[in-house]
Amino acid sequence: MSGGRVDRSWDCPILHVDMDAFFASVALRDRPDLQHVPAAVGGGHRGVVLSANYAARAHGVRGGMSGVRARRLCPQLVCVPGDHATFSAVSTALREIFRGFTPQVEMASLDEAFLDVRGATRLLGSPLAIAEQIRATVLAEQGITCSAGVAPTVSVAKIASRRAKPDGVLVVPPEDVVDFLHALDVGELYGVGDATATKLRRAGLRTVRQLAHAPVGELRAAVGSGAAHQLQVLAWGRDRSRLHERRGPQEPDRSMGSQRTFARDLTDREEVLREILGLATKVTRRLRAGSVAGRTVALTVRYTDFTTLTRSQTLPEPTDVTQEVYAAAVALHDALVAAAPGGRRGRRAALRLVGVRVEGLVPRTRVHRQRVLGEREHGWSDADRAVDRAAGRFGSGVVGPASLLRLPPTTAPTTASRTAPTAAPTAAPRGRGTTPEGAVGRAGDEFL
DNA sequence: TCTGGGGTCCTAGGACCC
DNA sequence: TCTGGGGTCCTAGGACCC
Repeated sequence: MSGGRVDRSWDCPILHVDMDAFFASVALRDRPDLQHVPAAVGGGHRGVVLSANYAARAHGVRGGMSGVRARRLCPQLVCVPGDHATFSAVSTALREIFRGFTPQVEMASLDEAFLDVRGATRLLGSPLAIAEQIRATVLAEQGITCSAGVAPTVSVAKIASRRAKPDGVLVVPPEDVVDFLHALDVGELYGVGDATATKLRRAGLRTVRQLAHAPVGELRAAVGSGAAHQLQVLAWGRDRSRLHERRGPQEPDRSMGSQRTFARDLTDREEVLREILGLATKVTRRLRAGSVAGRTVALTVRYTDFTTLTRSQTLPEPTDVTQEVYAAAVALHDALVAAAPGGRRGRRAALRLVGVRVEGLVPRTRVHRQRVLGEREHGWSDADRAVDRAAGRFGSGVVGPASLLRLPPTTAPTTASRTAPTAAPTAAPRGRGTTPEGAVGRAGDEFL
């Protein structure tokens, strides 16, 4: 299963390259003092650890873990803020490194990619040799280590790189795929999370070998027919070898959204609406920056008891207008409150989280707004763009909807006035990258 | 173990139309 | 007028990934 096997057996070698503890590695790159100290990115009051270095992992700290629990496991843990702009820049550089080896690159996230190296073996050597060259280049140019998996299919390559971590390579030649997979726990399959793994174990299927040989009817009863078919494909290593020519610059994201968990749960409608306006502002600003618009507005709320509900509404036409997204989100919010028996009194009424998402995105050039009779020549759309320009020049903390001003409670604006997307200087401009009062978001995130 | 934020994809039911 | 089937859109929720 290791070493450079004879390449003749490879129909189409897929490499999966995955950075080791990406966010932590990048954030700690310039902090040699923290190299061998348990350290993590993120982990605020109600936040979670984004990524932990291996010294912290030795204490059991993992990405996705609450900061409270991480510090309980490792009291000396050092938490540092992350900077999304830096992560993106490194990600772009990584993609260029990969493209230097093959044009067939599918970025799976910021820090990992699948590479089809079929055409590169003649020039660069075996898949293993190529993987080692890529790892050396990443280390030399970006100062971070990565791991690689080499296999005939996407999901097997993914599993292989995970098992090669940290700083290693694992090659699974075609003739070894079935043995390699069948020795695994079902939970290790790519695409099998906690929910599916639990269902499988309840059906008596613990290993991939058992899953592979399970009667189809039994499997369908456990997970449904669609998932049953997909699982057996994975269990025999017969998933795809073709890479998706992933979204190019011209193909937009399918949705954009933003959500916020509050430092304390909110009960006041005015406060909730202010949060919704902040989220709508943030999301539509990103829509406009990406030159896309969307037709469906979705609102997510999470109550104190963790009950999470989503409601969505599809508009007649795609929009990137802050006011329209805000209005739709408020309507969804109010419908939700009205629909709840007793108006959701009691503990459930307190909100822990609110999220706004715009779905069904299309390029803005494809949106032809039909001017409604009597619509003003220069409407909300122009106001949004004026705000965007000001934010671009002076920083996003400088301008925003008037209602996002922090005013003394006695002078708080009415609902009607607070919805106006007027560009107004904030009373106390927030510095870039600071976390606003009451926010939980990762340090380095901008509020708007 | 008291549980973030950003996404994608799939399923399933109901409405509506042909 | 009743019935059936198929296709598409919308909505809600779940699962998964990083």
